[in-house]
Parts: sequence; structure tokens; C-alpha cells
Amino acid sequence: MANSESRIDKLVTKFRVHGGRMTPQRMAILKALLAGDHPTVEEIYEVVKRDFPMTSLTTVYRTITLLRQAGEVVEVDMGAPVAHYDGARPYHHPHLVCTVCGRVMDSPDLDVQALIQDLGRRAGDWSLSQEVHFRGVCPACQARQASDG
Amino acid sequence: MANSESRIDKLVTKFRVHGGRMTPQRMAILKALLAGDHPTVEEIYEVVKRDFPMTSLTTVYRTITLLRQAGEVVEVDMGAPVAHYDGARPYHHPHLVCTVCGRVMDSPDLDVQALIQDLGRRAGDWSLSQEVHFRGVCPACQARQASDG
DNA sequence: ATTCTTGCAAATAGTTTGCAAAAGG
DNA sequence: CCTTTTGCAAACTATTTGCAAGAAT
Repeated sequence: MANSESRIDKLVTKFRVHGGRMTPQRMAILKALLAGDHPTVEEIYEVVKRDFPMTSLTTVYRTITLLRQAGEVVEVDMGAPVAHYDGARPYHHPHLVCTVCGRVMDSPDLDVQALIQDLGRRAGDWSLSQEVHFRGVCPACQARQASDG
Repeated sequence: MANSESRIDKLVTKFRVHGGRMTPQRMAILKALLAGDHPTVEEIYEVVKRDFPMTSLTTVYRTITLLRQAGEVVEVDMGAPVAHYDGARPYHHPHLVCTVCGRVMDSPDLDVQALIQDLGRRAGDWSLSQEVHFRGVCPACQARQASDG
């Protein structure tokens, strides 16, 4: 947990530096964001409510929005139908998204630099980021599909 | 237009084969879908209304849903905030999505087969499709950003 | 004729916003 | 104290659905 400890510290600092205030709600949201694996707003909300039951969904939305604006959280939204958030690696990088359960996973080590540069040029000079989304079926859902009908 | 003519024919056939009926609304929607470049439901609706003003948004949604179920239309949805549809190439393939204007473009020729197989295996046996989304800024929006502030 | 399709209006789901009360610095 | 943040309720946007009227085969 040493990693997420220091990441928490960085996020707390971020709030103060930008004139923001550190509230119990925000602290709980930061922890839940980092504890989960690409959680949705709803998932963060559920975790936060355990320790801090009076926190509202609205505040989770607002805090995530703030962190996104500060460049400390990355959104993974394939519109299916809810967005997931990555607070651990707040820079664009490739993700795998399960089309069955919606689960989001960081891509294994993959260098897309050369690929997106070549692709962007050939597309007529698009400036592509490393925000690349792959879609497919995760192992758990494959197993479920095999055992069901 | 010989291409989209035959594609229209294929879609019309698809409706009849599956016991569906060909209505003026559906015909207009098919044409608008193929005439546009990755149009949204709203864009299809606007085009359809020119020739067939009494068509409803609901019917556009329902027709697109039907075509998706029949495997004749592919959805490109990065949740930002509306989905775009590709009726010309109804199989999964890479797309470029502009993070500024939302425009969707087919990827230039790109063989992702080897990439997704390697990636899927290394991710712990995900079964990845060729539905790959790259995000970036299109040339038009780059120019606009350069000339604005 | 019978079944499918349509249009409307209402429902839904996720997210955002206005506002007065509460809390941080 | 003064400003920011919160929680609630209401607004909003994209999409879906129930239902009676209308159209296709």
C-alpha cells in the first residue's frame, strides 16, 4: 500500500495547492478511488458510504470531475452504459473493456507510440493520444458463456 | 454510389428475410445511415425529416437497434456523449474518435490481428475483437485550436 | 384480416445544477 | 468570518418502452 499511500498524499496536496479544501468526504472518495480497480462512480459511492454514510452521490460526481480537471483521474467511458475511472495511473494509456460485464483492465505492457504516430499521420494528421480502448470478452465472462447455454 | 446502392439492397433484403416489413421510414433511415459519415441518431433523424417529416426519433432508434441486432450496423460509443453508427462496414474495426468535436473516422488500413492476439493472451486470455478505439484531435479541431487562444 | 410498425407521451438511467445550510481555513 | 463544499431536489440528456392508431403484406 506504500504506492497508494503516496498517491493519496499527492492528491491531497493537489487539493490544497489549488485552493481546495480537504473534507472527510473527499478523503474517503480518494481512498475508494484508489482502492478499487477502475471503479464506477456508483462503486466509489458504495465504498465511501461504509465509512461515511451521509456522503451523497452528487459529491462523488463533483470530486471526480475536479480530479479529472486537475489531470489526476482518467475516464474510461465506452458508453456501456457507465464510465469507469482510473486514479492510479492518471495519464492516457490503453485499456481493455469487457463487452459482457463492463469490466475495465489496464493493458499489459504495450508500446503504442509508434503505432499511433503512424496511424495519425496516415489518417490525415490526427494527433492521437495513448487513450486506446480494446474491446473483448474477459476470461470470467468467457467461462460463464461456455458453461451457460 | 454503386457500392451503397448494393448495400442498401442488402439491408432491404435483411429486413424481409427476417420477417420484417419495408416502410418508407425505414428506407429513408437506411439511406441516411449510409449517406452520412458515422452519423449519430440525431443526424440521421435530421436527414430523414427532410424527405419524410413525420418520422419520429423513436423510429430511428428502433431501426438502428434492429440493424445492430442483425449485425448490419456497428456502434461507436465513447460516451461523449452520443453514439455514432457505421452502417457501411458492419464488422468490428478500428476507429479514430476526436475528443474535441466527437467526429468518428474509420482507421486507415491497419492490421490489428497480431496485436490483439498477443495483447489478449498477455492480459490473461481476453478474447479481443477488432473493435479498437483510438482517441485524439482531428485536423480540423487542431487548426481551430491553433487559431483560437 | 392479421400482424408488424409507428408516433406520442411517459418512463428510465446516468449525470449535472440551483440553492440554502453546514463546514473548512 | 468569508468562501468553499455539501446534500437535497429538480433539471437535463440520451435512450427505451407502453399503448392505441395506422400501415404492410
